[in-house]
Amino acid sequence: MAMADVACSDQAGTGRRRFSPLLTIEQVASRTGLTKRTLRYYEELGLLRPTGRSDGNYRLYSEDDVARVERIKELRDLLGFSLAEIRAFLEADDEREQLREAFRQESDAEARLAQLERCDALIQRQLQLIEQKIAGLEQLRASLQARLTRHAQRRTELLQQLPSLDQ
Amino acid sequence: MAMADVACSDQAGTGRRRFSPLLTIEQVASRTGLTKRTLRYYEELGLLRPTGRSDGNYRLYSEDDVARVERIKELRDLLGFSLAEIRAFLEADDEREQLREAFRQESDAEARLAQLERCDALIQRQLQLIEQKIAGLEQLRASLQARLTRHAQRRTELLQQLPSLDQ
DNA sequence: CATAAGCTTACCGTTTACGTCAAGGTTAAG
DNA sequence: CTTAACCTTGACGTAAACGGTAAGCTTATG
Repeated sequence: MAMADVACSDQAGTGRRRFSPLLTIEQVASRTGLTKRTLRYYEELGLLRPTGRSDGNYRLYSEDDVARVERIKELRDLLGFSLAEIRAFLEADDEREQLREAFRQESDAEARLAQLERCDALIQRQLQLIEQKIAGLEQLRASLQARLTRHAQRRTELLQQLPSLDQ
Repeated sequence: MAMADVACSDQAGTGRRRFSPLLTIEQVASRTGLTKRTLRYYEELGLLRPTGRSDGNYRLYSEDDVARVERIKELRDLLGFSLAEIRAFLEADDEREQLREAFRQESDAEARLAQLERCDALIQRQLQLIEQKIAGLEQLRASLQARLTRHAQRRTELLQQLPSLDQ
């Protein structure tokens, strides 16, 4: 066995984690359910950039990184996005993050408003995509549910036709 | 130019189409937006079986076939299903169709009820898949909308800080 | 009936999204 | 300090989902 704990290992249960202990690729893999290969691949595509590296050049992931991985999984599995699309989606996120940063440094109220506008525009684009998907799915669901209710109707008709149901 | 109209071409606009004119692969391709290659590929995978063939062994598609193609597109684009998953999904549809057929021929009310049960079970499985996807998407949407409302709040704060807005 | 436009099967090429070694450096434990 | 267990970067392999091309048959028109 090797590689016990990489950074400041917080005794389990103390609840305090001022700066969370960075994770190895193996740990991230087991927590996210992805393989190590996949994590490296996502990095290669620019979807993910682990927070740091160890002295020996090992990848080190923060909790934020893990959250990003989860986000990627969501986009991939829920939306069926290609990794290229996810990349674009996440880049919008990143730009929002940069805007947030600029926002905090900006003192001029008008400038801050403009930044909010830009940020909202990015969010709206993402929302549109999602709502489109939802609408399609709801339509599909409706058609299936309609079938179920038709069957329910049929069923009551048939039950009335049945002579009796003793036993 | 060649291949004008394959079957009984209905004068446009009469509205009557007792049995619709079968379509060539080219026509199906242009109507569905898929390529001919893709249509053949889907057939190869067992997703699609054109209603018939011409004397010269040309594929002939019915309107039902076109509807099936649209269904496949929906499942692929909306649900992000793999073609293998779509195949399973459609097989459930097909089994339902067979059950419908059996249902019409069955006279015993009890037997018909049992068939309805089986059919409903198939539908429920499909519904579960869809609702799972919808739930995930709605959560994603909610988080984005929350951001928008936070921004709206911020915006009103900033507007109050602005001294004036003449011009 | 010749001929161009369309269709057929068959086969090879490509992109995406990884899996799978291979060769070699790193780290914790004995 | 050796060694087993991880890690690193290549490099090659592969399944899915088509794209493209070739060789040959079909069909509507001049």
